[in-house]
Amino acid sequence: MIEDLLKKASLKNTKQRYTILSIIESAEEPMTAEEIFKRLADEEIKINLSTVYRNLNMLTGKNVLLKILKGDGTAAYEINNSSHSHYITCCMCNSSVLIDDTCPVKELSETVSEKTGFKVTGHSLQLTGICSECLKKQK
Amino acid sequence: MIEDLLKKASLKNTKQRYTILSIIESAEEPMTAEEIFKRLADEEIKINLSTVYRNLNMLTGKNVLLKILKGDGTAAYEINNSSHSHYITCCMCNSSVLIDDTCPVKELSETVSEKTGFKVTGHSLQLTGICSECLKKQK
DNA sequence: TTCGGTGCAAAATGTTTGCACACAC
DNA sequence: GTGTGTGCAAACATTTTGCACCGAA
Repeated sequence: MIEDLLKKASLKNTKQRYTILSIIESAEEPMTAEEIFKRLADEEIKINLSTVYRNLNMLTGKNVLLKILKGDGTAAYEINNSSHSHYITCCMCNSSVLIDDTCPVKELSETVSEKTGFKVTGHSLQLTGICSECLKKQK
Repeated sequence: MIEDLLKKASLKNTKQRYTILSIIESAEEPMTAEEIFKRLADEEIKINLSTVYRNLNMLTGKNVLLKILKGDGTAAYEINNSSHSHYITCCMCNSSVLIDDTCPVKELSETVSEKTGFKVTGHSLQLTGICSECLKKQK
């Protein structure tokens, strides 16, 4: 429940924040600020873009959301439930596809932690390539 | 040799391009456009920032460079030789430490290629954490 | 000589911030 | 009522682009 997420993060439950979270939750893929904003516009809900950004940052800081950097450097967000995923992005059309495999970084994190003395708090793994559509066009 | 890299990519060998590549090659860590630009300034070489960006894009497109997205969404670049490394960065003091392990993404790339139809051209793996020094201070 | 490369200035993009007002608790 | 959250406009950082000139092949 979204209410619980907010309570756990000790953030007030405002219309705007709730709506933003529910859009992210119902999406199958991580969403960018702009995508969320457009979706809001489609549903004729007016929430300022700054508010979207502020909430995304806030919620990421409280670990409610996970920030994912896409191939073009823009940020997308998804609910931070422990089972997260990685994506491959096409460097020609910027489309993203889910890598539906278990996260391969988990074990690496432990090794690194031992070797370097770091407490590992997060990671970013991102593949870049050319999707099958763009491969066709290239020929 | 840088000349060979350029020839293979069928790009002209200009002073600017050569210099940019040599800076990236001699750096131990991936460099951002701004960092390259500053390094140039330090050496009193004047290359326009647009030129830096244009070359980084061009060289990435030709797979001479690998584009790496940092935690803040800015892009850094390194030479795309098969034997590359990954780093863990401390989110408090920004120090970086080499993960001296074989790159764990190689096998993943093949799996992904089969499953998604993408031609995998590169990847970025970056760990974030808190270094031992900062862990001490935190207590 | 030709076409790709460069410098410059200006724009586009994505994101953050200051301030006054509004609303959840 | 208090402090957090919001809208608005403006600033900011990074990156891209149009155009005229330049220089490597």
